[in-house]
Parts: sequence; structure tokens; C-alpha cells
Amino acid sequence: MTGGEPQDESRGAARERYERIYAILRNRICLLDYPPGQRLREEDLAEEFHVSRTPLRRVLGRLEDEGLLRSVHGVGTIVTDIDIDGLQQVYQLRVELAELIGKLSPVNPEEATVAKFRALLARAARLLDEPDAREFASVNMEFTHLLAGLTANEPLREINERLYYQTTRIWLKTASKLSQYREMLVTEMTIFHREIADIVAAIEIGNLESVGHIRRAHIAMSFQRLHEQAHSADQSP
Amino acid sequence: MTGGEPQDESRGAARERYERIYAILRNRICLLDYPPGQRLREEDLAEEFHVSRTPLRRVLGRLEDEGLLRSVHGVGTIVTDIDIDGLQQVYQLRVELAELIGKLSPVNPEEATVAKFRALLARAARLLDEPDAREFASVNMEFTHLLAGLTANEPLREINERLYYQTTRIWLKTASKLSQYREMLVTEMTIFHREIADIVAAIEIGNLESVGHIRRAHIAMSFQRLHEQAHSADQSP
DNA sequence: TTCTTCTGTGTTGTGTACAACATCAGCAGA
DNA sequence: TCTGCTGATGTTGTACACAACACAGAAGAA
Repeated sequence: MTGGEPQDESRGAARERYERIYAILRNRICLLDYPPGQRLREEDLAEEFHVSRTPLRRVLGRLEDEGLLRSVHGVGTIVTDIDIDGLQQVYQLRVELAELIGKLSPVNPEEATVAKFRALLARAARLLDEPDAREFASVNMEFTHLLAGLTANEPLREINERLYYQTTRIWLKTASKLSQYREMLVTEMTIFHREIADIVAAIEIGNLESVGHIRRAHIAMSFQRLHEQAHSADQSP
Repeated sequence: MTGGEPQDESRGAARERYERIYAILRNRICLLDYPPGQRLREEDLAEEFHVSRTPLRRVLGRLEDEGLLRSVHGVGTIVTDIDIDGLQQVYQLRVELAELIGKLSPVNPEEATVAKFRALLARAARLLDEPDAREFASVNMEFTHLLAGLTANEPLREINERLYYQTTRIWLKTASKLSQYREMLVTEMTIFHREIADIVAAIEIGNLESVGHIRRAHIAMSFQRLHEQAHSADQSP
């Protein structure tokens, strides 16, 4: 009776499937498999996942509540569009929350987790040789997920990931529309590689507060670069 | 094309109804009209709001995603139970976010908003003469809502309110089970009245950063008192 | 008595038909 | 040629019937 059971949401096969479909669709949106403005058909998705529209609509409802989708009666379910200015507030908040991860209930990771961080570092290094925007986004996503696990504060973890999913798309979208696409890609990957290296170093000596600070700085700078790119791109054409 | 339209979710009567039912049920849960453990019947609720189970279930789904409900197949939809220890993390996070409201995009309120704050101060003062737990909870709720409006950072506002709804029930629940129920009520109301007075003063001189600090201190202390109350109550019987 | 099994009852989860709605092509009229 | 209307078409939103499931209580055997 002490402490309360883990209370995994495991029991209930329905819930499990719900979470699975949710994660799949969310990733598709965030990796631009479904680009902003794309129209999704409920019936197609229902068929793909072998369910009827009813349970699928619950997933879509959640994605809509989180701002990734927008259903319009009689029209369709549309992937929301995003722009750097509308995301400024989210970035400001993410900057602050990044620091909190090192402050609120930080948990020193097990060796297995550290190994995962090192594996991501290796993947990031490999990206330097053969740039790949999608693989970059994927590594970035797993990295964020792993970082969120460094706090035992579950609400903070949830919120952190949620805000991340709201912002991560802007990166791929901005990059793909850029004339100096390749240069930007290489620059960002180089910086990202350094970020992982720095954070792995901080983790290895168990200084999670520094992890927070490093992360904070990188999120802030990443936004600034994105902001400048977008606005200089506005003028050029 | 500059800035983006207000984009209110107004268009769509369905969405409007959805939000309305959601707010009603959320308030009922938070004011303990539906106490923790209460079993809700989808069909009853559907009948009450003159809709079928389908749209109602979307509302319940969101409440479940936010941790206020829990649906179990074949059993029922149950209001989640809460305990002070399980809420410690949420409180820690709320403490930090309270401060952020004064830092991220603070917006000096219009005179009408300030008037609402003063009205709440008056209601709180009236509570000192005739204590009423439910009215207290209600004033507290509106106060929190108003405070959230002091930042233009919408994601911060949303998260702030969401975390509040997750924690506010613990207060009424703890108080109602206490032997010195009345003393606690009066004590808390007195402190709450001072908090509003302090914050109104800070608002009137336009110092929103101080608002954040005051709020932070009060949330932290409120949790501490609750924590001690709960644990001293554990030992006595 | 006590344990086990089974059946009845009530609830949430799912599938499906239909209503409400938006959009566009086609056409008539000026 | 352009404008305004109308019907066809396709989509999401809603209602309802039924399946899947949990649980209590009765019935029966040891």
C-alpha cells in the first residue's frame, strides 16, 4: 500500500493500441511524412490500422487537442501549418523547462541509458559524413526523449515532450524551403553533434544541472538561427 | 496576412459544445461534485447534455488524457483518486511555472481585468466572515484563471491551468477529512485573502515579476501546509 | 461450511448507417 | 464573358445497435 503501484496503463489492450496508433501518427506528422496542410482521410487511416473510424477518431481528437491536427466538419482532417513566429512562445517556454529537467527530481541514469546516449552520439557522428535530414530529425527526437527521462518528474517529462512535438516540425519545414539547404543541414548537424557530446560528458560526471544549462543554451540558439534564416529568406526571393 | 488572424475556435457549433461540456465536467470534478472514486455513467451524462454517447465520449477521453478520469472497459468511468504524495511533482512544477508567468511575455492587464481582481479580493474578504469551502474553491479557481491571463504566452497559460486542475482537488479532499476542519478553513482563507491583496498591490504598480514571486511562495507554502496536515492526520487516528 | 463454477446484469469499446456540412463543377441568365 | 445558383460529391459529426468485458451472486460439489 506504500507508494502506490507502478500503475502502468498496460492493462487494457485497447489502450495499448490507442497509444500505438497515436505515437505512429504523431511521428508521421513530426517527420513531415504528413506535411503541413496535408488532408487525412479518417477512413483510410482506419483501414490501415484495421480498426473502424470510432477508435481512430479518439486518436485524431487527441492530436487535435495537442495542436497537430485540425478537423473541419465537411472538409477534412488537416495537418496544422506552423510558422516560426507563432512558435516563439513555445520556444521561450521550452528554454525554461530545459533547465528545470536538471533541477526538479533529476535522476542519475543507469548504465544502459548512458549507453543509449553514446549510441546517439555515434549516429550523430555518422550523419556528419552522409547528411540526411530525416535521420537527423529522428536522432533529434530520440535524443529529446532520452533527455526527458533524466527527470523523475513525470508531468515535466510529459509537457517537455509535448512542446517538443509542437516545435520540431518547423525545422524540417524551414530547411526544405531553403536555397542553402545543404549548408544549413551540415551546420546544424555539426552543432547538434557537439551538443550531444557536451551533454554526454556532463552525464558521465553526473552533473545533470549542467545538462540542463547546455540544453537550454542550445534550444535558445537553435531558435535564433531558425528565426534569422526564416527572415532573411523572406527578403531574398 | 501579417500576424495571423485571431483564429478563434469559434466557428463550429460542435466544438463550442464540446468545450462547454468539457468545462462543466472538469469543474464538477475539481469542486468535488464528483468526488474521487465516483462512478459516472456515460449514458446519464449524454442524456443530461442532450447528446448521444459518441460526442460525450470525446469529452471523457480528454478528461482521461488529463488524468481526471479513468475509463475501464466493462466497469465504468471513474473519477481518479489523488493523494498528496503523488502530487508532489506537480506542485514542484507549478511552483516554477508560477514564476515564469511574470517573466515570459508578461502583459499589463487592462483596467477591466484589474477590476476583476479587486472583485475577487472582495469575495475573499467576505469569506472571512462566513467561511464556505466550496465558495473558497470557486474563488481560488477564478483567481488562478485570472493570474494565468497575465502572460501572453499561451502554452504557458494552458499548462498552468491544466496543472492547477490536477492539484486543486486535493485541498477540498484533505480539508473535508480533517478533524480541525473549521480551523484549517479559516487559516487558509486568511492566508488566501492576504495573497490576493499582495498580488493586487503588485499588479496595481505594474510589477508582474513580483506577482510571480508572491504566487510562487504561496503555492510552495500551501503545499507544505497540506503535506504536514496530511501526515499529522495519518498518525493521530 | 467453503470453494468453484457459471450465469445474469451492467458497463465501456467498436462497427456502421446516416445526418450535417463544405466545396466544386455545371449551367442558366444577363 | 461573367455571375449567381443548384445539384452532385465527398468529408467529418452523430446516433444507435451490438460485441467485449468485469463483477456479483447463486448454485452446486467436496
